[in-house]
Amino acid sequence: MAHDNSPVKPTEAELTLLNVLWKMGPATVRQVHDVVSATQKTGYTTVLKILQIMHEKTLVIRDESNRAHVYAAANSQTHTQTSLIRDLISKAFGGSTSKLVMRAIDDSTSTQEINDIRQLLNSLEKQ
Amino acid sequence: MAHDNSPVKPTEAELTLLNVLWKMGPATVRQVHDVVSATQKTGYTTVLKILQIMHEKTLVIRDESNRAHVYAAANSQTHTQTSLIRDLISKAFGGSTSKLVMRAIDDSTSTQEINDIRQLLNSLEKQ
DNA sequence: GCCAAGTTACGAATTTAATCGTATTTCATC
DNA sequence: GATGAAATACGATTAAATTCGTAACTTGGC
Repeated sequence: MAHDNSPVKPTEAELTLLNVLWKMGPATVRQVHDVVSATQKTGYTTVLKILQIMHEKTLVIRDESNRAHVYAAANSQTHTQTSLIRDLISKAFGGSTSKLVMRAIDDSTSTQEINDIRQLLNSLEKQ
Repeated sequence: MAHDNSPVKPTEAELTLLNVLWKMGPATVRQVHDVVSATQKTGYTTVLKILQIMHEKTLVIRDESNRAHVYAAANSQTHTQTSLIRDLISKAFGGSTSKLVMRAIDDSTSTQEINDIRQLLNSLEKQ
């Protein structure tokens, strides 16, 4: 429910790396690259460079006490997700959260997802 | 519930113009520019150029039968919204719609929005 | 202390988005 | 059919994102 101003919106490549960091926790460039390169062919120095840029933008923090710097996401996944949703809501849904939720639900096809959402709503109702 | 492949993702500037076209219906460059420039300072030829690019990408269609071409969104607002949500879900929510919905609800602050969502869910339950 | 392997730093190239100035075209009106 | 206002077309510029090659640096093991 809190309302931070989320300062920076990560780019697509940056978001890919953030996803790795959220999953693995603090990691070196090599560790991040190993994970990323399993899916896409991306050079080591590309990952390095993007992490350096993210550091300048303070999207990540880094520990330089060892030779191989250790990077970690500066903001929580939840915080970033919220920021991205807000951005989308304002730009494509006229600022209406309920319209976005409606569209998301309309589009969900998996019964598992539908059940998850139903439970979510049930727990919301019990308040 | 349908599952199209939404081919092209509009950029931010493009989405701004699409929002105008969805609201006004088919419109000339001048009409679009008048609306846009009320909010932001954007040159006429900038709007023209972006609409031309969107035409190449087939994000808009245009009627050239009059001197001033008339542009219209090629895809419905709903279709585009769905496409954008899917994109966000896959890139920032690990493919989970329910996680996105949860995050959106968690973040909604307006009681009006919350009531709208509640009603949405109620109508979903009655099936 | 030297060296090779591994790491960071740096800089350049490429692509895409966004912007707008200028040139060209169109057409209603005279 | 000339002309000027308004439209489109075109090209150039700027900025950001992405990529990666190469140089420089660090350090554990010899």
